[in-house]
Amino acid sequence: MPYAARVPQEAVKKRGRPPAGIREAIAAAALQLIEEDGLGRLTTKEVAERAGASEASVYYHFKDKVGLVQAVVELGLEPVREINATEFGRLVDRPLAEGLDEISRAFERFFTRVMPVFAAIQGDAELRQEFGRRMSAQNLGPHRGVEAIAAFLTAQQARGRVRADVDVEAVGLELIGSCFVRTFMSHLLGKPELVPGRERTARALASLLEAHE
Amino acid sequence: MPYAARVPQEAVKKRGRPPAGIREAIAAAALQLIEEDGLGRLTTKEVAERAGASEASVYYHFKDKVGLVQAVVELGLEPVREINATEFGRLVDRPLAEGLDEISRAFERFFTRVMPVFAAIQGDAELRQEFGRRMSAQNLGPHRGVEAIAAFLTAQQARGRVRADVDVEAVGLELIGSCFVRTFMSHLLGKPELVPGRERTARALASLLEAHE
DNA sequence: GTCTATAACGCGATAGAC
DNA sequence: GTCTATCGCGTTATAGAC
Repeated sequence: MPYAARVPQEAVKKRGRPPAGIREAIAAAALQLIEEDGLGRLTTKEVAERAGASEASVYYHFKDKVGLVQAVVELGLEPVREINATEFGRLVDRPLAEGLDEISRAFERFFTRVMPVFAAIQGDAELRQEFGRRMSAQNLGPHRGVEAIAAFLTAQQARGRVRADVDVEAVGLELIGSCFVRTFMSHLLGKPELVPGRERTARALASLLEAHE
Repeated sequence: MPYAARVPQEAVKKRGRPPAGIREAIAAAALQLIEEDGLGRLTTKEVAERAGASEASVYYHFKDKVGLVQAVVELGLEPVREINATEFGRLVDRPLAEGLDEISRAFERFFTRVMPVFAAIQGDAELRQEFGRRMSAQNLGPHRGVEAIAAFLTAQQARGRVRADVDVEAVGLELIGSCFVRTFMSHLLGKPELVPGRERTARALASLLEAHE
């Protein structure tokens, strides 16, 4: 159960519950419930219950249900900023296949966390539009991942470990895509093994990219 | 507006509407609405209205709302069988980059059609489980696409147009993944241009795969 | 098989005390 | 800022005529 921050967990002294942190507890509870049951089943009532708060508090902190879901989306999207901050630079001295494997691992982790939120968004047209606007405004999206991988590959090219004529963005897109599909299969079918694994894919790609002879 | 079979469209003689075909009209209307507004906004009332039928008919043909959605999912999944039936064999004599581009085009089309249904499924945990079971039982999933591409590449290897040491499944996964991400970006952000296009990706991949020197 | 009418329910949202 | 209590409404689902 990913980053489902401390929900209720026996309150402390004072008035029943830590006065601060309720907002966070509510958002976390909502995220949990979306992951478990899907956005379609989400009710403010159940959110409040799991957060150990009242329904009215939900509406106090988040204007309405849409506001709540948007906040949750924001929360679930934190890993995006993480991965954008991550530098793959530290990997440039490792063998190419290992570097690609590490990068893939990061993206798989990312997609695993973010998948339920994406799914939730897709389930509501209005939410999807709003979400798309925000992503655009902040210049977030898969293309950032593509850029990160491209930068890594360019560095490798400079060291003569990757053929100079490789289209690094295109390869970045392909690598990210393979991670996406693998995560998707795990999430939906629970059978990632039907598709080439992360390490194998990294090796295959490395051998295509390496300067030969 | 994809395969949104004839919804109402001025009925014919007889009793207001063709007595048969109402079931289909209802399912088609539901699919349309899911594509437009998301599962979260789907109401039986609106379905009935768009199908030109009464709400009671919805419940007559499909036991309840879940039954309706399941039927719609089934309907939206037809393209899966299509693409599994598709042979890429006819492409083996075209230049490699062109072949890969054609294949990519097919997958993009496919993902575009199927994306809303996936989204709907993800929005409801119960539905997701049921769906996963059916996919498994029928051996459907992205791995079938991977296999199809792998078969194409193997044929190209036999003709000496693709390096013999290439891991064709891994490459298949990467190509499918790139299509998936591109479709996803179009659908969510409406900005596919932020990421390498289909043709460019196909060219890049082809140049990696081709027997060099 | 299809309709109209309506029942029953649960949901999002608010009022007002504390 | 959080609670309890409640309202209004839209939704799913059904009854019963045709």
